[in-house]
Amino acid sequence: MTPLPTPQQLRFLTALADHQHFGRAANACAVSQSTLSAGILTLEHQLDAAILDRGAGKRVVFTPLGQELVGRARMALAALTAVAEAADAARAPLTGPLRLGVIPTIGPFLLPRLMPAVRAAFPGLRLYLREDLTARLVERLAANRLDALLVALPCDCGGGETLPLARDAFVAALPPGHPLAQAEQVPLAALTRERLLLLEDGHCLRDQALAVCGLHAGRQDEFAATSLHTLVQMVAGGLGVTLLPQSAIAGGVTAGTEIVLRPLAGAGAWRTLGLVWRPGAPRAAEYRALAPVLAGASCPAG
Amino acid sequence: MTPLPTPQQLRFLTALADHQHFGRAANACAVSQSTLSAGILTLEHQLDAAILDRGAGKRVVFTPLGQELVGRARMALAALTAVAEAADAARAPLTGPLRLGVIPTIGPFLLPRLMPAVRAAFPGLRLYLREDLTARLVERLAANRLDALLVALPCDCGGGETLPLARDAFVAALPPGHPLAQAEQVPLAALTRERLLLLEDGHCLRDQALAVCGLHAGRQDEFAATSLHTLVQMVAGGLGVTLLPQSAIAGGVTAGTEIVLRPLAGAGAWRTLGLVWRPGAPRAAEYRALAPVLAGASCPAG
DNA sequence: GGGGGTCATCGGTTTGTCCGATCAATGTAA
DNA sequence: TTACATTGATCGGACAAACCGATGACCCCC
Repeated sequence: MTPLPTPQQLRFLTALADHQHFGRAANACAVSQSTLSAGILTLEHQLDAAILDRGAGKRVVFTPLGQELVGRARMALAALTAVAEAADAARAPLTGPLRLGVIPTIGPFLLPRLMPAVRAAFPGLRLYLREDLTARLVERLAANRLDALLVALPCDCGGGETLPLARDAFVAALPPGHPLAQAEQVPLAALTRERLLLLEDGHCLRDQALAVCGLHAGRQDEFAATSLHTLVQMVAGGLGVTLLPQSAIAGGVTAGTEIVLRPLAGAGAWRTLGLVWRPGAPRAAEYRALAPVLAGASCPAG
Repeated sequence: MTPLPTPQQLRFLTALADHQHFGRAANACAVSQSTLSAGILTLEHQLDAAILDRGAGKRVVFTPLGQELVGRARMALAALTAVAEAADAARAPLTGPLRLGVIPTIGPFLLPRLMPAVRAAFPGLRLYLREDLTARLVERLAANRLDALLVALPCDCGGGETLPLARDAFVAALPPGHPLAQAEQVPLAALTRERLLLLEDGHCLRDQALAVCGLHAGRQDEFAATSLHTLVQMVAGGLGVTLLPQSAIAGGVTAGTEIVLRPLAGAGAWRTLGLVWRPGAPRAAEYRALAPVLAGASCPAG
């Protein structure tokens, strides 16, 4: 039978795929170029498989089989680190590095309150943050380049395990002097008759706002905002109305503007802040332990 | 950071979990007892985790963390072998060992025709067969103790990837001289008024026959058969009627009896023979290549 | 045609793994 | 209680493998 590849060999392989260059890959693996070259050679020999296309000049070109092996090597290395991580998690819960992805409609407003709370509860935890759209975060989560995500549900989390944290109510944001501002509350139906400003495509807040108003998601805007801050400025400029999450308001997104905020009539509407991770992640128990702290610090109503 | 565990260490760990005994585990790993003992010790030291409960006499007792690490070790080793298997599969498709699970209502009747066809098409393929109920096969497939399953769809394949192979029509099997035998075809509705004999619980054929007749699956039988052969004998003895798959009849399950076979009226009814494997299995492409051969040899109508 | 750059190859050194023998602890039978 | 058998842990020495630095072969660009 074919001998099992060494983890080191798989590291060499993935590094080579990442850098497309023997020297830099070797540097990333903290070995000499000769070692990495020999490692790849022996791997090819042991598996009896052509991983690199060595006919194509001096460039690093992977064969189709090589590409597949790279993917499987990544999986194997992830499974291997999962063993070590499970041990780490059991020994010292909620310590060490944790790579957390946050969506742009949460990050700037909630993190200033979340981080101190997390630091106080788990002083040993080092949160590495990455802000991006949900889809990109989910992609990185699946590729094992993030450990967990802080997103707004419902969303397409690509099979990840999700844990709801807190409700984040939507509030109507109106230009100063807008007719709807005269009432204490704004009915949802009234909003649909206004010119509803939204974030650009890709932001889950856009889809959720549309869903709340009962509009179809495929709608084309003449001018979509790229962030909540610019969206607020457009509303303040009288271009239309919008829905803002309570957490963003608490985070000061409307500070310095004359925007009028009105709660929605009836049962209201909200998004749910949630934590997402890969199913079966070694540190899943830690994420569950982290959730109450996040929920306690994120609940906009206190 | 915690150093990654060696594959050898993980082998030691899983072997120890399998055998619950250092000496036998070491033997299974083809190393000396001292080596395995030292290997487990260094693993515990490197991960800084208590894997074994060494307070409990001389017995091998795993801590809860140890149990989890064993599971993750199995996954990591499987992912590691998957790399090698992917290389094997690309180098020599449909050769080497393949562990195939088959359900009891397919195995005895179809395999005598399937095996020669497979041998002719892929001389290098060595099929290791295991016959069991669908649920147990699915369990073994998930545990990486089987590579693929030959089952009857629809069934609960536990998230496995399925590929339909061929239709296997149901035929009414009646005792000699039964009133329904006078017609050329038997309407399904007529069967529900008869005393319908079935296999015992756990056989998917039982559930499929009930579904075909529009009966509820929870039904209790006074006397359920344990195999198609005994079921046929009971029908021949006049105890009732049943549905038999065409493939089993072609396989000679009714040979030597006076049972009367009649096709079902109308569109008829059938089960679908299908191949199942783990999603993302390294040899998935091979299973797809194997399918036409299986389908060609299994189609009862030729 | 020279020079920089890139990957493969070669000896020498170091590191780590494994084995056999032995020790300590436990459980069992006389 | 004593003697024995079994089991897991420890130790020193031998072997193998991984790694490094230097060098070689090749390509591309100037």
